[in-house]
Amino acid sequence: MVDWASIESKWRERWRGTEVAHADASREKRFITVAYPYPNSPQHIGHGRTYTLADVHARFERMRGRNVLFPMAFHYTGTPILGMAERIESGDEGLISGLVDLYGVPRERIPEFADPVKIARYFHEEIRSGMVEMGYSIDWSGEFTTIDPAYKKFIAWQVRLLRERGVIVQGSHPVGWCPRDSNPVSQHDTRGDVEPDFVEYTIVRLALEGGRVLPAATMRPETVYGVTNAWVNPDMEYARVRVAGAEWLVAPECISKLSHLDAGPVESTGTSVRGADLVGLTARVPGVDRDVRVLPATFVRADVGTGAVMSVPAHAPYDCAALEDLRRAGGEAGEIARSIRPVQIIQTEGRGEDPAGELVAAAGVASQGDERLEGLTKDLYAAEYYGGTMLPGTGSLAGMPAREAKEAAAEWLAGEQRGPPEAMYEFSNAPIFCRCGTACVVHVLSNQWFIDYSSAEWKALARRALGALEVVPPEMRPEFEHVFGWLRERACARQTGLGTALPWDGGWTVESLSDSVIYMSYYVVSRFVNAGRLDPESLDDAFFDHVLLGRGSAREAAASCGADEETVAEVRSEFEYFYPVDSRHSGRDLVPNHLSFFVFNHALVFPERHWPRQIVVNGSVLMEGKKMSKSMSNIIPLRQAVREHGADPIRLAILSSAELLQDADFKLDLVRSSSRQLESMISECARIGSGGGGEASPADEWLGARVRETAGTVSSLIERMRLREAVRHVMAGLDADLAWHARRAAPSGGGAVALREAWAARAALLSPFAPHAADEMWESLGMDGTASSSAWPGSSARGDDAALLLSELAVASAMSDIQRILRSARIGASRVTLHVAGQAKSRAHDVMLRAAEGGAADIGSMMRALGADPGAAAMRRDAAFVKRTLSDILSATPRERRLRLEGDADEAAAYRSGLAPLVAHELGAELVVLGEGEGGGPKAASARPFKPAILVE
RNA sequence: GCGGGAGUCGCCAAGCCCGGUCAACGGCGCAGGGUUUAGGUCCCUGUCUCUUAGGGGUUCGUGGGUUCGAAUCCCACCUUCCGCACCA
Repeated sequence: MVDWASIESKWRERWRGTEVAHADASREKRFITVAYPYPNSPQHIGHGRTYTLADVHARFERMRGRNVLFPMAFHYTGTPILGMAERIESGDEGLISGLVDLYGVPRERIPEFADPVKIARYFHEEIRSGMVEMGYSIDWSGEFTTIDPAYKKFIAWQVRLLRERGVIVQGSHPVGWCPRDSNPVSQHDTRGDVEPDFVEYTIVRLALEGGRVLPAATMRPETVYGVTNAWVNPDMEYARVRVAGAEWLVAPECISKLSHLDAGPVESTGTSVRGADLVGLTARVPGVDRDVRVLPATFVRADVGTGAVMSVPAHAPYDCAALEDLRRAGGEAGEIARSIRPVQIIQTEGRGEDPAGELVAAAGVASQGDERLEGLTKDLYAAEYYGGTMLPGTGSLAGMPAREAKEAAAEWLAGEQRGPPEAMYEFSNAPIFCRCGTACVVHVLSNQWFIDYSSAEWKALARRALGALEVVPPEMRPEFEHVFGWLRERACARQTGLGTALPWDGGWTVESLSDSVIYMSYYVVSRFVNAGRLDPESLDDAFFDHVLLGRGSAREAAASCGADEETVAEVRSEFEYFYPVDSRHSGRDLVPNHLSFFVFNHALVFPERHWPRQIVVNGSVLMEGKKMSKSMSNIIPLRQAVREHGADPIRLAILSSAELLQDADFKLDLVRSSSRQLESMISECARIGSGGGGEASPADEWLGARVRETAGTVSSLIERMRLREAVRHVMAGLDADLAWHARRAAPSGGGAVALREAWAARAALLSPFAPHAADEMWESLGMDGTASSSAWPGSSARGDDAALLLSELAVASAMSDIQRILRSARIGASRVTLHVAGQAKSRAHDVMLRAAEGGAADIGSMMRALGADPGAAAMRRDAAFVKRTLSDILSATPRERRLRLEGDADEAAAYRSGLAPLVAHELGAELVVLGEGEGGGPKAASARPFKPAILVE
């Protein structure tokens, strides 16, 4: 067993400091960043994936000679940590035992976790240690947190700049709200950790005779043209309240909801009215200007909406059923109901003129109390919302798809009704309770700050930035384009949580997805702050304007912020050197938010030459086939995994379990087998050591060529972040080559020099993926320095590489054919005779190969190509040969075809020098290599190029 | 509904972008053999089907199409996973 812990710590010591990068005009730079972590828990395998990918990228670029800046920071901004602190303070045993038992937090430290910053610091250190232990080659000199004073200055500068550019706007916005605390609630504030989710109802003010208003709340404002009557519950009391300058009749439960809409005071104006007393009144539908009657319905609920409902019997099953109930019951209301006909206003494929009526009839609904009405309503709503079109007679809505009409109708009604409240909200997952026990309501904040991502010019700019960068893998680009299309206003500040105060409105804190959009530019600054060369307190807008945007002079900026001029100039030049971001790595869950905001904000803030160059998106990680659950049950903390299995085995397991975009299934089996593979590679290198000598055999030359070829393949795979495949080439691919080389070297012995060179190259190729093991191998081989600081193995082929590789393919293929014959014929052999195809056949093969590469691969084209070549024309007569040779060519790999075109291999010579010893050694048989016409064997004529005729005796 | 991913020989899972070594990498399972006191580990062989001198047939969600040739490209459909926000 390899002792990973001691190997890893040994190499970490040796590497210390080598990852720090500074501006160096003589070298090409690469700025590689990963989304910084949120320190509210230790990192697990899933987090490890993104960071490992980025680290491989950074290590690879470094070995290729690039000056790589790969920094890290910690995102303290946000509310979850605050929520945790509050729960700790209130003694939440569930959370505490989770922290202690699953996350391994020492119990004596729990009390200090009542302070959210202490929580963040704790997990910050935890995560940082894990990153170091995983061998990530992070440059820590620019490390910061998002609540550092200097970072806050940076964010203040950023939001002021965004406001100057006109993208920060104020508006109203509904949130879950605790009336007792007068504070917004989100998931971690609620009992049972429920995320408040709500739906919007449009208020339609039905004007009763005498000036009173009966407001109906509806989720389908587009159906207002189909209203035939209004519903009230006859058994309910309706409160009289003054709202927006008129007297409204609403359910008592509605009063508090109205008062949270930020639409002025809601005052009681007298005693309540019984629903039954409203029946029969005439109400005017706003906008449509149609008079309808108020009718009684028992399905109307006091706790939903306003307590009054508009009736659209053509499109609402409840309304349809309630009218039918009235008709049957008779009386005055029944008379009115009988006179009502459904008004169809939406046409939907596959539905008739009375969609609700048809559904109700088909289901055999007996009354408005039927429970199936709920389901029917949902079905019809979904069908019409997604597939319906507004019919003529619906004013400006006519012809619109229903889903568009919904928004348009809400807007139009708001205009008709002049002034708020226009909409009200209900929790869709009610009831929701605050942790203090109070029932929550939906509250409208009218002074909410937004970043307005909806602006057309900004979108155009962002699309240009997206078009100019590389998305890896390319399949993700359409998803970005789609997101860019629907991005709208986004709340950019909250009233609680850690972070930076809005400079112009101190009650608000910049929200976490808004203070993380251009922070990569701040890494350059933070290194100067950490080094004590900049005073965090004195950093001001003039400073950031200069160093990040090049505005003004270093002298002016220095004067303004009190730093010395050279320092400011140096920050500016470091920034100019390292920006733009060459590669941004993150999980795909950040595509619709962070990564999109990252592009938008860069496009707006920075000049085009500083726009990001590449985004790399990876899928998530499953544990043994299952999704990692937030309940922490199957989450393995990364540090624990490193302690138990070693960093490199985990790195390999993460990398080789899936290609970039797919969900990686993390299996301990894979970790263990990776560990074994690395162990055997290390011990093989130890066995080879630094010694060796002797002449290089053809097999040795071949091995060198194979290593060069592999290096080229691996490079191009890493460039496309196809790391799984790259790892396979380094591990399995070279394994097979080394095994073949061992077979070939067995008869003659030797090969030690070539072997050592091949293993050294292999160690270097492995280094980005498994850096500790690679350096251990490198050292065993007696190489200078470290694999991780060595130059990436050369991949350019030497002159005769193609011929070497091709000859060896021929040898291997003939050997495998011979063995196959022996196996299937169940015979032994004392002599194997090979007949190698003659000159005319070779010529014909080349002609056909070129023709096939040119795209014409049918027999007819082959015949024509052969006819056009004097040296090969004669072979046309041998139709069987042409047919078989064509299928040989077509079934060859692209690589092999390329080698056949490029390489000038002497088949017969390859068999004599390479195959004969192998046949003698492994089969104990003599190999005779003859020309096609020699020896007159029965099979000789069937020889084809790279497919010799074989006779076993 | 929209956007994206995925459906492969018992299971997991490569290949698909760049159509032809694809009956289709690899692992698990299963069968046989070796190592071993035994078990485990480890090694070898086999694992759609018919053959038995390096071979043929039928397969890669379903149905069409393009092509000399399709798991791979195009179209339609079915199934399934993820996202559609103000949360990091």
